[in-house]
Amino acid sequence: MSIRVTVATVIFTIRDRALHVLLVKRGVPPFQDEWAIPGGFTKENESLDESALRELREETGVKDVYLEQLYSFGDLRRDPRGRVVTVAYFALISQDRATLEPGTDAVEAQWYPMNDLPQLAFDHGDILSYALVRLRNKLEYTTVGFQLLPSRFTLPELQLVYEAILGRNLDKRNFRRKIESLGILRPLNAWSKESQRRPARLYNFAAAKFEKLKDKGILFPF
Amino acid sequence: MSIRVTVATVIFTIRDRALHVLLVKRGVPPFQDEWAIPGGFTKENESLDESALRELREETGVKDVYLEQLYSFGDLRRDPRGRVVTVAYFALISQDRATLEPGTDAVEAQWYPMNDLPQLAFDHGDILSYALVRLRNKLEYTTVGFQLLPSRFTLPELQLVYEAILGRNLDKRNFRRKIESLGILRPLNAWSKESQRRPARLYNFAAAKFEKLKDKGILFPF
DNA sequence: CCAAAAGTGTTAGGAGTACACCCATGG
DNA sequence: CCATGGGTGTACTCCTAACACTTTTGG
Repeated sequence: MSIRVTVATVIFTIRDRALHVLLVKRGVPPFQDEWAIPGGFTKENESLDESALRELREETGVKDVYLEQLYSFGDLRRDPRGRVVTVAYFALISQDRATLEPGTDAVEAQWYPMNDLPQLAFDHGDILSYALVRLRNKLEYTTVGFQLLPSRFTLPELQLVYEAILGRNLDKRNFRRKIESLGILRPLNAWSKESQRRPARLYNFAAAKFEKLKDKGILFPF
Repeated sequence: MSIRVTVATVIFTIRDRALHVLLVKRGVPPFQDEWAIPGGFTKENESLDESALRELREETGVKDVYLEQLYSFGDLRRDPRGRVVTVAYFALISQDRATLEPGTDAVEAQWYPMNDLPQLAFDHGDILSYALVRLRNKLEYTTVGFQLLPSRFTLPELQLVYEAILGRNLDKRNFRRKIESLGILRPLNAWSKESQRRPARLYNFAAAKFEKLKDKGILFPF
């Protein structure tokens, strides 16, 4: 009656103006040397969430992420070794926290752009597709987008996040008006010098303000 | 490394103008004689979805339902017998298909109104709360509401489903205009005689038409 | 002074919401 | 003819979407 249970975490970040996902190269069969979503077997004394975070840390060195359960995959033939149930998670991290640490199991962890993915092991292609759908949906009615940015960011950067995930361009004026109308950004007396042109104002995400808006429904109707 | 995996299915219906959920009385410890969400251990040779359907049939006689995976619960102390992961589902059925069959394990299955629930075993109260949130959300951007009605239904009946789930009254004129604008109903040359007053027109849910609208986002912004 | 990105306002159309009366039926 | 629930139209507001020019900076 017992079943082997694994977790797998689809972790996204924005790099080079594009959505990327973190993959690991498998060192053992089955699917040896193929790319897979980081994860592994759940231990006796840890919850599913804890497993997901531990595996992510061990295999890629990544920690301090936004984590959310995605879906559980339990078809009979998804693992050639036999019956395995995988609880999939999706996670978001900002570029500045997304560095892979050497000295972990992360010898073969690598960020891949979503539009140039390798063949994936198991049914991980399905899991990844599902994670992308979920991310796009959540972007429209939550503030998960901010998880992909450092604590201080500019409005053009925020817009880039939305455009990279949704895969289409947004009107700059409408985007700014919408975000500002939510009242969840605190403007700082600081300007980014990242672009070599006119500096853009920096903002904070004022999460506390947002809590009051939560149950009003859709927040980002792009 | 193996873990006991159960499924549990929160199944809703509309009865007496109110949202009801199907519960079963436990016959064995732990939580003997307390009420629980129907479910049980997954078998080796069935997928998670299949387990959910089988347990529902065995314990309550209910079949032919709309079924959707909800969330997996994996905290360490949620079952006094030890580590158990539960994959929760939520299901919808119309009143006319929702009769409990005798001769099954359903000796102690019973529909409870959501506003008058008994104490629940395990963390099933949490699971039920989560299912209700999900149902309310899905009602707004999908057509799951139709799953709670027989194949032929009137607009007042449909409105009742929405009101029972959302817990508030909706404007009759706006509701009808909205539903009709979606073009997913086929009016029939038949009228319901359920009410003892003026008969209401019967409609079909024209699912095919709906497929084209799916990716346009929110459909039921009540 | 030129190129490039930041930043700003207005308008038209569609959707949501609020609201009141007539119609068909059974008793 | 009356009580009950079925059925319809209109006006206002707000949100969305489309659209172009000015400002700031580095080179």
